[in-house]
Amino acid sequence: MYSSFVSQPARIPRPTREETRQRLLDAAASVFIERGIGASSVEDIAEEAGFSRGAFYSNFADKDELVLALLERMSQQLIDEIERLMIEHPEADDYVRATQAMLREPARRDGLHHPVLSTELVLYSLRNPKAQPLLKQRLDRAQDAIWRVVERNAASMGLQPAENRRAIAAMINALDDGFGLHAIIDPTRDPIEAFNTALDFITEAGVAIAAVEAAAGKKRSPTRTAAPGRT
Amino acid sequence: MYSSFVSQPARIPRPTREETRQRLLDAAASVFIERGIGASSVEDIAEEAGFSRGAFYSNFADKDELVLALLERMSQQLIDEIERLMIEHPEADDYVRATQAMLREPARRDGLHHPVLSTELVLYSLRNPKAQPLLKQRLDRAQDAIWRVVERNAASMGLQPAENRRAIAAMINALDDGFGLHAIIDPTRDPIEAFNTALDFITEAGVAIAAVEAAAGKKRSPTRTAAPGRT
DNA sequence: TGTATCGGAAACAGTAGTGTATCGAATGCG
DNA sequence: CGCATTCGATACACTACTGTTTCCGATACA
Repeated sequence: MYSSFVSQPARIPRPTREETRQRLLDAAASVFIERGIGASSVEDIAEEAGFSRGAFYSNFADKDELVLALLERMSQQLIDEIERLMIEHPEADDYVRATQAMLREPARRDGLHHPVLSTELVLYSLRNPKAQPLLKQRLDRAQDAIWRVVERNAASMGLQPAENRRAIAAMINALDDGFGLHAIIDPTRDPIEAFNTALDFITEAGVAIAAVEAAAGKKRSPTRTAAPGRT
Repeated sequence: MYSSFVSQPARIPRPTREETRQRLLDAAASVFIERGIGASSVEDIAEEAGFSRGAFYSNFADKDELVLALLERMSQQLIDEIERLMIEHPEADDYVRATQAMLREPARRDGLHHPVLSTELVLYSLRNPKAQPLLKQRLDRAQDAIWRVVERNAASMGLQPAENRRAIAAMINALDDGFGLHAIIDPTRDPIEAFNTALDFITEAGVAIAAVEAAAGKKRSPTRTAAPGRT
């Protein structure tokens, strides 16, 4: 009876605590999407998670801290997803396909990349300086992931100058978020189809531009994708 | 003394009222941008306009009605701007330039197209069905304006199938909003420069694609900008 | 088996915001 | 010149949410 069993290593300080936190975060995401961050009360969140307010305040200082934690979790999940793809598909083409698939996939519909939640967080971060670097980091990382795909495709697409490929990555990222936003405004729009169409256009464009340049003689035509002389 | 003067046609029932409404709307826009729609109290708005809450409730039933009025005013302003450009520049090329200038211009930074306010309204409309059609209409109109520019440019760019041009208009619109969103997240980004770069890429792409198709013989290559066979 | 500790629930007080109702002032009208 | 109407301000009642504190039940450990 002294030490009934040491089987459980006992170095699990709080097995329930983390679980509770996660459930609260899940609930928060769902409530935020439904009502907006500002309009969601702590009680709403706790109730959705099946807890009471006391549980909430025992796990987070206040709502702001929860939002921050949620943002961090989402960032981490995104990074994990990208890392996973890179490890699982070390070969160039496979990796490209996999990342493209991720880019094109509606898996993000769920928690990872829900347009409404993302947009809520953007506006939230405007007024809560602590959230700003987290969101910026998330944006940069997403764009970096896209950029790496573009880089690997660049050879086959003939995209020459490096700055262009940065710009194209930014474009793709903006398209993703832009179509997402439009789908919020008009639910009949299909952001994924629109996004895929746009990606195909960009791919075709890259090939065509390369072909034109090749035909013109590759000596003196440095692919001016940059602004030609616009005010 | 009976009718001291009929000079003022007396059919101006409330000269101050409309003025008050407009000031309240201006104040609302500014407060919404600063604090968000949900977090803005009626008192905040009235105070910013230099009035008291009584004045507010004498002009609007509640905050929702004010938001709706603001949205309508913004839609109207956007339409007016487009109409103005079309009338002022009836000639194709001028019109294209003018509209392009409008598309590329930061005039919209002000009230017309402030990214933060737009985004706030998008999320607001999610939860307030009455605002949805207004916002959708605004989106459609903006996209239509872009589409008309693309149409006029299509000849010189050699863009063939009509569906593509619709898709390209949608793309440009999404780019605009996407870059705007990214600039909110990261204020060091310049959405206008990014947008202009993207526009130039699209223009160059159109020309290149047309050239490639012309070289390949225009008989059998219907410019498959659509998805080639993606899952 | 008894005790200490920790997580979660419920109660409470403080605060803020909404919408209404009443009051004063200015303007239009007879 | 006085009356009536309307617009805007002040006051008030009501509701909702937050954050704290107190209390109870579980579990861990001796």
